[in-house]
Amino acid sequence: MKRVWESTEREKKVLDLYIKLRRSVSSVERRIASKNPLPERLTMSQFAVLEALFFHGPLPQHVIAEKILSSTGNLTFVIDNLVKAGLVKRVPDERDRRIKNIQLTQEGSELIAKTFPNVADAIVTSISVLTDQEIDELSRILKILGTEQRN
Amino acid sequence: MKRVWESTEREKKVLDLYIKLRRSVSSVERRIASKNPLPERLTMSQFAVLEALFFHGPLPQHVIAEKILSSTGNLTFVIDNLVKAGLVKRVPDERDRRIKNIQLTQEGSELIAKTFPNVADAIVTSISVLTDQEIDELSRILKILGTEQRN
DNA sequence: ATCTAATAGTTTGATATGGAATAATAGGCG
DNA sequence: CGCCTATTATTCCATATCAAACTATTAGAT
Repeated sequence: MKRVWESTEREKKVLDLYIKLRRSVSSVERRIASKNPLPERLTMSQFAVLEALFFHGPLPQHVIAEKILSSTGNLTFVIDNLVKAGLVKRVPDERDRRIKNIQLTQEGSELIAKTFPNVADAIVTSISVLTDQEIDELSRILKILGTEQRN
Repeated sequence: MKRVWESTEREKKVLDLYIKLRRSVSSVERRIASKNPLPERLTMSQFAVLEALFFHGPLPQHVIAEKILSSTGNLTFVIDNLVKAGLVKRVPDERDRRIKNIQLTQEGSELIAKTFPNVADAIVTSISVLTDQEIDELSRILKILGTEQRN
């Protein structure tokens, strides 16, 4: 194979780190999924929306999108399905008629209240391989990485 | 809001860590994407396949799937598009006729050789906010998290 | 040799995802 | 007030993703 790219030690480490970062996320997610914390009728995206509404009250779509790291285009579809399932309602905002506040229905509220502890427990379990100290350190470094900065 | 879930300190930290983990990945990915390291015609998935082939030579689909963290079902679609674009070929394995080895074409090989350095550079830049020490520490902890273990 | 279990890849269906275009509305400014 | 620009949500399109069902093939057991 032709050598087209020579890398420094640091470059190698960084590329390796990037792969580890992705792998660790999918690994954690697989562990979470393996505990089946969600009821049949909910997908992870749907859960994320319900959770945001549960903890913050009614929210317009673009706020939800930002919270759950999704595009608004995408969210329309997710919320459509939640509406069909009777778990949320779209309530037109009185002040700004572009806005439709997304609101939990009674049924949605009960479902997320019942489901959240399971998911939280699955997440905690999936990360339980780390010591308290590692959790703190990881938290500190990821915070830097997750901060938006100019390139 | 009704309190349905009381958490310990550690639980709070872990849930917070999980969010940070996801955010940092999408944040890093956004920074990578913002440098536009890929040519028009390539998606990230396609790039990942080409990269694997470039560094490992021809591979059967299920091996590629494992390397790039994708399902084989999904990969069929990605590779279909690469075949259409003339960047890879499906070559039936002589020994095991279930297997089709995926092989770079001349064009695919040239494209990935030209593209890889851009992507590598974008990744390195996106993580350049971390110090060498933080990279090592993060690498160590993520390795633990990425390891498959019983739940 | 034949039967059975495992493996490789494809197909299908549902959901997810981002980007671009569109429509409706809001809010600022002359 | 009326125009201009930004914001919000929707729609559409291509790609991505997983799971499950399915086909072909191989390998192991008897």
